[in-house]
Amino acid sequence: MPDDDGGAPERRSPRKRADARRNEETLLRAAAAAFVASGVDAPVRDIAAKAGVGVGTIYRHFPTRADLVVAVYRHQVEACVEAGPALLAGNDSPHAALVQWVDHFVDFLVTKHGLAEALRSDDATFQSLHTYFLDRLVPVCADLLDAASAAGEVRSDVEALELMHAVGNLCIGSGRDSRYDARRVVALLLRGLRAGREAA
Amino acid sequence: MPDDDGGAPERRSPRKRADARRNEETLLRAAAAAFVASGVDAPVRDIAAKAGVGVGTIYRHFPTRADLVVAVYRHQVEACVEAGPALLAGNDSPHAALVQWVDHFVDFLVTKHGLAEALRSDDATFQSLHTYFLDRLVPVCADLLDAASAAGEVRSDVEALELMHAVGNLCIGSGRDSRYDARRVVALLLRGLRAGREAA
DNA sequence: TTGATAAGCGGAACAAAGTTCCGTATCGTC
DNA sequence: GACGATACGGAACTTTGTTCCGCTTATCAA
Repeated sequence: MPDDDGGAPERRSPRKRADARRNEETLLRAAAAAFVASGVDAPVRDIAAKAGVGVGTIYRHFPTRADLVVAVYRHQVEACVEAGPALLAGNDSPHAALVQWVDHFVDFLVTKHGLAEALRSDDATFQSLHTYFLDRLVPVCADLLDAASAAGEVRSDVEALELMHAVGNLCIGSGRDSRYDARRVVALLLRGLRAGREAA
Repeated sequence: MPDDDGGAPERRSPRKRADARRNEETLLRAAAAAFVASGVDAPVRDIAAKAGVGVGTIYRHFPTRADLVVAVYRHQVEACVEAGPALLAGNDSPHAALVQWVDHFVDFLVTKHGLAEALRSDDATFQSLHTYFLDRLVPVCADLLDAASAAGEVRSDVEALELMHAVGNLCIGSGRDSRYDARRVVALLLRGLRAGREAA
């Protein structure tokens, strides 16, 4: 997780060289652009070329592709994390808060070409991406789910992890086929989550 | 779609050479084994080696990976196609038939390492795999869905194509993480499909 | 049985992408 | 300005997919 510059210069002198910090910035911008243009699988060479650096420089700053992807999307993921408690506080119904939060997450995912796919890939390259998303988002989702469950609004036999996986999966391929809309099927899933007396 | 041998020798003589038919058989077996061992992404070289043929022979018989995958799983997909009408006939409730049919499909998908992923991949290599599955299964699903809808058992605003996409997506990653069970979330989705007077 | 010929085969060769490594250039400091 | 540490660039190597063509072999007619 690259992070070290700007702010208060820490004791000792582990501060990165100026050119390194500059390159990291440049790379982040180039990667973001490449991700929009070609998805999160954009070839390393392309990103390097766009940033005007050698491929070695990418690997030095972001050892795995997941590191780069996380760095690019960190802000938005964190925004999602913060949205959870806010929605819970701003809604009378925890279920409504959950629905809105999930919508927010889906909006984020479907607009990031290839990200949902990467999240579910079993490629080792993306393992830590997967881990990061789950580490940050599952606890938030669990809070929402617990609240809704406590209010008797949703079934209590579904775990946050499972729900997040399901929602992430449903986002795959959204945008490639206009007849498939992730938002619609996610809504269906959440509807199935509603507490119901009716058996299976 | 390789298919031409055995049975009645057709007029003219477009019958394949014996060694070619033999190789096709061998390849199919080798591929099936490789798919089980390493998923449907098993390297072409590995499959060729396992079958004791050159890579050229694979490409001659199965020009794209999708052709090979379809050939390996055709029987099971067709079984799924035939199960549709049978279930509809054998159940009083079309909704129950739909649920059983989807379960059947999910069982098939989750036991084929990497197949669900391949189905959703936007890789051009798998385009025709995607097409084959949809061509065969969507009509069956549509019949079940229509019947259930006509019986007032499910919402009428969901298309078969969308449902199949969703179910396929939900199968991704099942088996990699014991905390995620495709069957469970698919059941949730189908529950959300139930006709309901409750809004939202 | 034996050629002739078309069908089929093998695998070298090429291409695309990821990843590593090290000689060289640059930064920051004394 | 010199020097050590840091960072850079990109050639080289790896893996996997894909193509191509000279060689082999099955088939068939004579």
